[in-house]
This record gives sequence, structure tokens and C-alpha cells, in this order.
Amino acid sequence: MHLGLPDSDLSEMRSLHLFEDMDDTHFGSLMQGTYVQNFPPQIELIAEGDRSDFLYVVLSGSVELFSCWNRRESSMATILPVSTFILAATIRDAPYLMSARTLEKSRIALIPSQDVRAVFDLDAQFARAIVTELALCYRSVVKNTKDLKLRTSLERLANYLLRQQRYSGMANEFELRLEKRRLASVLGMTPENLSRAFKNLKSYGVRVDGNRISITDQADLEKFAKPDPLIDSYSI
Amino acid sequence: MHLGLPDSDLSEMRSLHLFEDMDDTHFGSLMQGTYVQNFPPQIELIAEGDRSDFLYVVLSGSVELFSCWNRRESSMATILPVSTFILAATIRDAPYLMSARTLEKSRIALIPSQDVRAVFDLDAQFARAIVTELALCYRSVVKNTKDLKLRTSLERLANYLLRQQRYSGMANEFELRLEKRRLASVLGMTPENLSRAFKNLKSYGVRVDGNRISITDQADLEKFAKPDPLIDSYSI
DNA sequence: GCTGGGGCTTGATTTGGATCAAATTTCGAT
DNA sequence: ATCGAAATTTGATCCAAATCAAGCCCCAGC
Repeated sequence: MHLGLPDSDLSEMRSLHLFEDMDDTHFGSLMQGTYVQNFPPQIELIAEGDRSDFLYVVLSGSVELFSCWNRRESSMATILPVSTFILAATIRDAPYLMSARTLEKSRIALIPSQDVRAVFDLDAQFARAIVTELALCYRSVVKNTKDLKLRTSLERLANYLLRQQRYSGMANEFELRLEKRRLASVLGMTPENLSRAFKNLKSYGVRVDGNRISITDQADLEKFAKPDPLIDSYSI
Repeated sequence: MHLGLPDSDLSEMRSLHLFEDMDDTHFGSLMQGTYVQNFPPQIELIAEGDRSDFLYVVLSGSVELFSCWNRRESSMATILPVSTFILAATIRDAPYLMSARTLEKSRIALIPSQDVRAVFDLDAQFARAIVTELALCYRSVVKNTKDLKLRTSLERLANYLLRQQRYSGMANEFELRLEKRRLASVLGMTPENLSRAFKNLKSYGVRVDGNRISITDQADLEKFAKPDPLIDSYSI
């Protein structure tokens, strides 16, 4: 027996690009089978290789996507509210390529994958939104590949900082929203090297105090980092 | 004045997953604005940053997708017939993230992007096919990222060879379908290092003679490469 | 307040891979 | 067939980053 979701959850989900333009009835039937759950930190939500039974939505907290091979692990992305993850696996009804764990206490919605696929065929707006979202995801991963293959780790860090700065409204000071060891893994380096990389960026006007970053010489950092919209912009 | 495409081109395109299930009329109107052209080798078809005016289909020959930053260049993928490329940019009406050049004499179809987007809204089958295709592309790039971040260059080469072997019907001998320096770039290494890597794989039963690879000790190579369907399979 | 453990930093060392330079092979064009 | 340019290979060297090993700091829990 389904009890129905709180209005606050519903409206948050509804505001996602993925759902905002779709028909009310269709949204309703998607939400019919959806349930929302609170998870403590460090809970593994899905493991790579699992059947993709649900599309996930992070309503609050944060989730790390990571992958393993041969006893090595790499952080692939961090999902912040409000967004979905593992859309592609859901669409293709294929096993997850990445695992997911909560980083902090998180509120998460689970939408049955078969419902997503069913409503896709009924609602053209929803189909359009899914395809737009997937294309965006694809392009992010391509940008990430370019970052990895074309830049050194120091350049990746410098550009990461510039992106974070942009995200926080071009302030000269901002907080890292990621533990450093996770950031290291995201950037494809070791924690030790990240630490040294921060030191190296001092000469380009980057101060670090714990999670607090201040950029004291914007021009100098940008001259070194050479940010490129075709790698570093979110929206394009 | 549009002259219409040769039947052979039409039927080849029609056989693509992307187009095979769509309505005849809709396929027709897509093809209305499409033109097909033969290109010599080494022609730059598109440059990253360009407006995505067309969706491309390689009918014969081959095309390399590559990216540049700060005077460095990296090969991102090779497109073999019959497949499309830069679908995501077309869908989002966003600038290309990658450049493309012909590797050999190639026959290529150009479908106006606005027609693709228009027909998407009319034809649910086509919409379904696009979303499936995009999800597949997304998953390939994720697998590629895992390959890059979790494996050493030697491991990447070993697994690349096993994938090629699978592609060529599990024969113990097969041809590299890529110039070595391009392969090096695809695998994220220098040509010099690729050469040394091939030498290192001798001890795991890999013989190299020009473009001809023979795998003399399958078990040994697999033991070293540790292939994983969540990185190395095409279809999943 | 202590205290213990995890995360972060620092230093020393090793290793993988890049770069530079040159020899060799391959292959297309004449 | 021969020439020349490009690709590949090989060797020497350099550099970036991983690893190993302590030590420090922060703060969560007693």
C-alpha cells in the first residue's frame, strides 16, 4: 500500500528539468511507485553491476559515484541536490557502471526504472527532457575526459578551483565542497599529490586554509589554468 | 534544389538503429534535407566550438574525433561505418566538444540538426531510438573514463587488444584497425611508450608484426589484463 | 579536558611515463 | 626500383606522480 509522498518532496522533484514540463497525470503515475528514504552517511546505495531497478534522485545531502577495478577505486562524480543519477542505466535497462554511496545524511527518492521507461513512451515532453538531460550528461563526461587527457594534475586542480569559484558567484573566497581525498580521486591523483599541488598553486595566487580557498591573483591563476568553455563550462 | 540520395545510401542509413524503427514519412523528411558527400583523407569535417548544424553519419571510410587544448591534442574516438557522430551536440543545439577529421577517403551524410530535433518531436520511435543511442554513448564514455583512471597504460593496452580480439571473432590473430600513433593517443600515451608497452606484453604472450597482432597465450594475457564487462564490453 | 583515529601534510624514494635524439622501417610517389 | 617523408622503434635522460613512511592536526567521543 502506497502512502504518497510529502508535498515538499513532490514539488522539489517536479522542479527538476527532467520533470518540470511533463503532464500532471504522467508525473503522478511516475510518483505512484516512487518512494523516498533517508539514509545515513557512508551507505552504499548501489553497486556497479547491479540491475538498474531504480532511477535515483538526491533531494538533500550528497552522493558519490565511484568505480572499482582490481582493488583500485576512483571517484567519478559527486551528486548534489536536487539531481538524478544513473539515468543512462535506467534507460537502457542495463547494469550500473558505477557504485553510489551517501557522503552525508541524505534524503533520496527511488523511481522504478520500468515506470520511467513506460512514461517516456507516453509523454513527449518527458522524452524530450530525458534526451536533453542525457545529452548534457554525455557532454559532461566528454569534458571530463578532455580534462584528464589534455591536462596535467596541476592544471586540472587550477581549473577545478576556477570552476568552483564560478559556481560560488565569482567570490575570491569559497569553500571546497568536497573532502580533499575525494577531490584527489575525482581529479585522478593521490591525496599526497593534491596536497603538493595546492602548495604549487601558491605561486599563482591561491591560498588554502583547510577547506577555505582564496584566490588572491585571479589573472595569474587564469593565465596558468587557461580555462576553456569546451572543457570547463557547465551549461554549454 | 534537392536531388535525392542514392538508394544504397538511404538503405544503409535506414539500417542504423537510430532510424530503423521510425515512420517512413518521417525518415523521408529527415532525408529531404540530407546530403551525402565524399571526402578525401585528412579533411577536417568539424572543429570543436563550431555550431552543431548537422548530425553526421559515416557511410564508408573512417573518422577520428579529437580534441585540443593548449597546443596539445588527444584522440577521443574513431568512428567506423555505419554510425553517427556528435549526436549530443545536435540534440542540445550546443557547440561541438570535439573536432572530426577523415582518416581515409570517406563517404559521409550530413543531416540538418534542426530536422533531427523537429522529427524527434513527431516520431516517438525515433525519440526512443535517440535516447537509447545517447545512453549507449554516455555509457561508452564512462567506461573509457574508468579505463583511464583505474588502469595503467600497459593494462589499457592489454585490454584494448582483448577487445579487438573479441571484435574480430576471438581469432588468435587479427589486425589493428588503427595507426599506432593514433592508438597511443586513444589510450592516453605517447607513441614511444606504446612501442615499449607492446614489447612488455611479449612476456604475456603477445606477438606484434606491424599491424598484425597474435595472441599466443590467451590465458596469460587475460590473467594480466583482468578484463571487466563493466569497462570492456561494447553491448552492456 | 584528554585521547584516539582519520584525514592531511611533509619528506624520501621509486616508478611510470614523457621528452629528446637518433636509427630504422615503411610506404607512397615519382 | 628508387627516393624521400613519415611512422615506428630504440636508447638516454628527465620529470611527474605514486608509493612508502612518519608526523601533525583536528575533532569526535569518552
